[in-house]
Amino acid sequence: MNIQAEIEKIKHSLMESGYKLTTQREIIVRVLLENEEDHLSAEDVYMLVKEKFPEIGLATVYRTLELLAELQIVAKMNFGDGVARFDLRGQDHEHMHHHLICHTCGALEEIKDDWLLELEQRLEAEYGFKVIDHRLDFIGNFRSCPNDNCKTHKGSA
Amino acid sequence: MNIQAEIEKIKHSLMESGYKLTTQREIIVRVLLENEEDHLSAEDVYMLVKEKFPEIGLATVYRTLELLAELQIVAKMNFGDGVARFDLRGQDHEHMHHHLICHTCGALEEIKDDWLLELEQRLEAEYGFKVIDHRLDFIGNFRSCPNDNCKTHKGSA
DNA sequence: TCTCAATTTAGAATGATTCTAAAATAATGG
DNA sequence: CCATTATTTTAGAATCATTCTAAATTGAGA
Repeated sequence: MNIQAEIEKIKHSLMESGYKLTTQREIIVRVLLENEEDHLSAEDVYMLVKEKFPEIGLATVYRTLELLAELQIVAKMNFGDGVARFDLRGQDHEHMHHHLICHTCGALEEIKDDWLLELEQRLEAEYGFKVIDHRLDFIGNFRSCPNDNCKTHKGSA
Repeated sequence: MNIQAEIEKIKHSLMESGYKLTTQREIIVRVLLENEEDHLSAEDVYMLVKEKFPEIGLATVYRTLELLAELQIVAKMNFGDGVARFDLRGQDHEHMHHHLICHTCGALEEIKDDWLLELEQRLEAEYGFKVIDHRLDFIGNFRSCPNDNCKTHKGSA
């Protein structure tokens, strides 16, 4: 599915809830679509948007990301480094990724399976809890960390 | 296992890594032990410690919690409300709790099972990733939310 | 065009966390 | 016991992400 079509869909979601797709919002969404693989912080988004639209204010980026998170168009997440990160939730990977975080250097790898459907059913049955979203992160060490600068194996070599 | 014995054990962990159990650190650890069930923020810990030892500084609380997290005596976690929270990791519930977070009001419930052992074995085999810790939070709605002020069901009644 | 509501802007304010420099404390060696 | 040195703590300043504020801008409809 191409970017234009995605933007159209997001526009509809916004309209449905009584919001407009302003120029600023559209550019922010476009940046998110063009960087679907990353986990951008608000600051990251701000920088990328500024390249296309230098007049944008940081507050607008924050407000827009917050709005998109509320409408569940993006997922807001936290990896413990004090910065919120945002991810588009296309139907492809909606509700479907977990993270491996390197304990030494913080490198992040994403896993595209959803391993939790069964657990979520159990939660609903046993705990009366209806899951909207989840967050599953593993902290540990890669046998070979994707970050070249990671010192995990330097000391013990 | 009683508090005194736990403190003794933590003292040994500190010593092993070349740190001392100072008065301040001991009181912080004691507060954590006495509130094992909660997820205290640094500010919470600070308040509780101040009751017993009013001279303590906030920076010391932060530094000590950071240190304890590094030594894996406490787990540092994030529920997306902008505050880091800290939990003692006694062997009873080490590596073994997940969270249910109310989407409406943020109320938190803890689940004491560990549902992920199997997945962690799979990660090591398939991804070459050795898990040290994990974080599993579900965001959603309780059929009946433990927080009386939660408005989940107010609107739709 | 005029009006109203929604949105954006710059910059100030907030709140959590970290840093800094000086003081206190503890451990070591003479 | 005293001097030396390393560790830790303290108060308060600094930083960084995020949110708020008040004024300006925009756009849709009358």
